[in-house]
Amino acid sequence: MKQKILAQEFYLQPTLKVARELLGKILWYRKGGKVLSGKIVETEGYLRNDPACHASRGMTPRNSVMFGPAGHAYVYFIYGLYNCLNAVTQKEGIAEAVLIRAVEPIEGIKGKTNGPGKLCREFGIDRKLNGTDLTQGNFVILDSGEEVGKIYRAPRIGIRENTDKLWRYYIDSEFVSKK
DNA sequence: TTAATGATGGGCT
DNA sequence: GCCCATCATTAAA
Repeated sequence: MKQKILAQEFYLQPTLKVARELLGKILWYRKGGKVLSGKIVETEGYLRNDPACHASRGMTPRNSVMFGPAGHAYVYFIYGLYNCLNAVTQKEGIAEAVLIRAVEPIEGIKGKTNGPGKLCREFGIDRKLNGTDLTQGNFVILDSGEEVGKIYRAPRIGIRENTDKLWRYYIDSEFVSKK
């Protein structure tokens, strides 16, 4: 099985397409000699002009990474306890991103990763990784070359606006946070 | 079984 | 001061 780092061009595709295409890809993080990895099984798209998107009301110190180049990690802290991981899409100045909601453990993971806060806890992802380039280095997303089966779509979780949009995507896995 | 709630703190309409 | 792209625990049924 050939594994290859996803290039920046991948993240320049339409955001909702990136959200679908990230399913089955591998989140890979080398942390001090140890490798943590997992297959992405659930994502959500967040678009410019989408009221549920952090960047919809303009740039702030927190969301500025979303306005930067594609293929970088946007990590934010929420509810006083948890971090969430996004992959920034679109060129600089266009703030869109894909939230990684759940992964299936492959390597180095001890606990459950069936939720955005939980997967960040298990991977040890925090705001120090905010702005990291996901196309090179120790924290990347790999194309596994694996075929993905049926892709399901559903409303996004935990938001108040635009709840009628089916911009959450997932594949068959026991690690999907909610069906 | 499902539904409601408390924890906890940074960002900001 | 209020809101929040969550989770674990408790309460209700």
